[in-house]
Amino acid sequence: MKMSEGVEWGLHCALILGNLPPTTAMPAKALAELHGVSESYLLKHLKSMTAAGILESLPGPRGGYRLSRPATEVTVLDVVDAIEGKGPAFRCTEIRQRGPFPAPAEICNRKACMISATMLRAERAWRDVLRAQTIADLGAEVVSDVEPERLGKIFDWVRERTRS
Amino acid sequence: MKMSEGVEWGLHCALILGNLPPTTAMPAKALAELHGVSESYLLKHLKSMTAAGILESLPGPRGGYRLSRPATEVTVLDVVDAIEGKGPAFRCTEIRQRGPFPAPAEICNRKACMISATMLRAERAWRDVLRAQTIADLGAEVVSDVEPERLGKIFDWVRERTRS
DNA sequence: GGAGTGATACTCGGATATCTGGTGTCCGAGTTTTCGCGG
DNA sequence: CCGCGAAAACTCGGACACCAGATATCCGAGTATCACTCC
Repeated sequence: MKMSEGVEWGLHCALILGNLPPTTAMPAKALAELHGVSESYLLKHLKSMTAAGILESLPGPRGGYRLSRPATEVTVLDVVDAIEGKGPAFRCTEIRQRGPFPAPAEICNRKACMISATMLRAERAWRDVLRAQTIADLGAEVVSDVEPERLGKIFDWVRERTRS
Repeated sequence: MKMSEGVEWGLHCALILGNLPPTTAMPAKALAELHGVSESYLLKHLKSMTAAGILESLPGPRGGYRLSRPATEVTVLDVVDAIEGKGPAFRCTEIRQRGPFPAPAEICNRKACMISATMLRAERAWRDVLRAQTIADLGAEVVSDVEPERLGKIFDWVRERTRS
């Protein structure tokens, strides 16, 4: 079970975009350069986040990406779902309906397999943790962590590449 | 993020093996037939579980697999880890050390990236749920769920293929 | 000088290769049983 | 009838193809800007 590397990229980008003044945007080229990753590939993930309603994209010069709602209303789970897809990691293939003693389909429709229920319960706990943390929370923690001097340089660099 | 289908197979097999009398074993051929899956491929996962110390394998005729310890001491997490591998789903690639303003390596070694910390916290919650449930628990729930008549047939079928 | 118009530069979006890891299968090593033979 | 030994049958273990999804890239569509021309 491996999570896409794009999730990390998407979260870092969301953090940057969450610290931008409202109604301003930042192009993917700048985001890619700031994080040292491929612009073409990052674009793919930003597109997914846009499709999920987390980001807004503005075409043309002075265009770019921005959060579609305040950072306090975007959770880490939103970003993960946007990039990884919403489906659960564990997919019950209904093994109990196979083999020489298959379980009747109507019973299976009525009550889920206990194995599936356990796995889904675990995933719900996982999702709850991610849903409890917003991009704003995470951004604040990161900001308080990074050395002030470096933080200033980053902010300046970002400001220069911010378009309204 | 997709979990290997083998986890489902492994859990079902563990449930069956957990209901066997101690010191008896069941061959992979029977386990595969009972669940309606490929024996060759199931063997691969049983091997992983054996390597992880969950199962014991006995070669030769009258051989097969059995739990290496009581079902009350095998957790669902043990099975998942055995088949999926122990590594976390989210791997921090230390993006903060890249780009034009890289974070100093010594700081990164001292304190983990906040994004990584959040993802790992979520995974810990996930693992806690899976660790809290043993194969014995799960087996009892499944047994109480399945229709008594079908359960009896399965037990008989399994008993016939159980070797000591 | 100002408005209109065309070219330009820059942005995102989608279609297209490549590659790693999960999926699936096969053959070989090892052990127990079984059968046959000799005493 | 009993003991010994070789062959066979059955088990797991590891090596080898195959395929889906993630990774990575490029080219095209669309838009705001800019320069130039004309009024």
